[in-house]
Amino acid sequence: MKRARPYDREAALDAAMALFWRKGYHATSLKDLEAALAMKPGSIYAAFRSKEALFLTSLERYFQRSLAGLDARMAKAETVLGGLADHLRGFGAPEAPEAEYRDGARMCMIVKTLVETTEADGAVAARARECFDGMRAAFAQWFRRAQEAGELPPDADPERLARRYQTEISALRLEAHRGGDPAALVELADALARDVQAWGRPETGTARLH
Amino acid sequence: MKRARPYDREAALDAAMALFWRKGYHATSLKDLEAALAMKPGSIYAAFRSKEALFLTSLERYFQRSLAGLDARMAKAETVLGGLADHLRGFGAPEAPEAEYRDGARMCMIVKTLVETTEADGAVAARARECFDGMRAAFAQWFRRAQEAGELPPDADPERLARRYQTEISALRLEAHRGGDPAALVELADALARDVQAWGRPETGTARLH
DNA sequence: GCCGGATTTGAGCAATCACTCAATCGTGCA
DNA sequence: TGCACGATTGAGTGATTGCTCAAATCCGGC
Repeated sequence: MKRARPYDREAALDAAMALFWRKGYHATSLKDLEAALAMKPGSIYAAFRSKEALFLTSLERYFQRSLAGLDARMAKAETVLGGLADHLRGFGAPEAPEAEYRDGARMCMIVKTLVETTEADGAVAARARECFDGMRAAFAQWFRRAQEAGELPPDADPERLARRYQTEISALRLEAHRGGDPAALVELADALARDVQAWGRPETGTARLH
Repeated sequence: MKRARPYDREAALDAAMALFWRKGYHATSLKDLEAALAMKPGSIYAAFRSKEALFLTSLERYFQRSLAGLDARMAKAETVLGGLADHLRGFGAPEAPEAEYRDGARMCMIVKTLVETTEADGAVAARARECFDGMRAAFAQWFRRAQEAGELPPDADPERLARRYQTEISALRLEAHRGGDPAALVELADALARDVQAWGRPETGTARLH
């Protein structure tokens, strides 16, 4: 029988994800990881194969949690569009309710990776793009449901709305990352959220996308 | 009399800026710089003091060129709001007219630095924030002029509009960085640009910010 | 020509990088 | 209790990092 692992794999992955999220792929060294995971280099390599593999696993974890977070938010929404607006607003909130991860963590880890990565980083860059597209696909799905529910005009294009929605979220999270006045951030989030909801009322808005 | 410098400082700085812009601060090594600048380590350090100082100089150069680019665009605009909308649209265009810098260069270098940097990077992170704020201030100035010219309602808040405008540009350039369908990018840029111009006609739009 | 001082050179510095492996440790089964 | 075997260790690998400096090189003035 296999001996139970003396280290907590889930906790280690959480720590790795938080560290990579905060510092980015290139700026995170093995020494940083040793400290954060409380593991010696040999253990890290036995458990996760390589720094790149550990990063990919961490990114995957982040991606899955992002999808799950969206689903959770949508589950308790009264309307699809309202849920998406609220989800967006959440990124402008002064501090995440579970402030599990500190300051560097307001920017989206996927976008951060997408931005700090070139083709030279191979698998990491490729996976970041895939996750980015995956998030967009999830958004598109919800916009499609909004349309089916009659919350969007029949001629609206869910794919285009999803692209724009992802764009706005990225921008808002960049603003959150920058810091500055929390009240101004809430205002910005609110303005963007109201725009999203306005997509459902095209006859009254100039900002519609179709 | 001082002997003329055998190397071209301007050309070297252009090369450094292009390289840092494409690869980012952490991922760019001295060896990369030696190749790009066609200079030996000693010369680089004699001319630019350190990798960090060279990066800061490059970032400064990028910042000044961004400001100059904005001014150039605004100079040939008929209306202030129209000029700002066109400036935004420019980032969605299939390829920059002067494709001086290759693929990695669609994302804003300032934002890239802001995102890949932590407090641990000291001066670099601080300067990136200052440049980011500097760009915002330039936008705010133009929105103030738009208001003075009667293109914006008297109760509009130029600072808030500038924040939002910067937000939209960053997001658009992220989308451009991601790649994908150029036509969709043009569409997105156009949608964002139309929104900017709609800020001047608040009575017809739901997207107004005041 | 040839000299003098600024400029450029590139081998090489200590530190750090991602990573390995022989030795040790700790647990489950006898 | 003691054995066996997989998990864990941490000193150490070669490569690469940002950077230095004594020596070679260059050019304007004599």
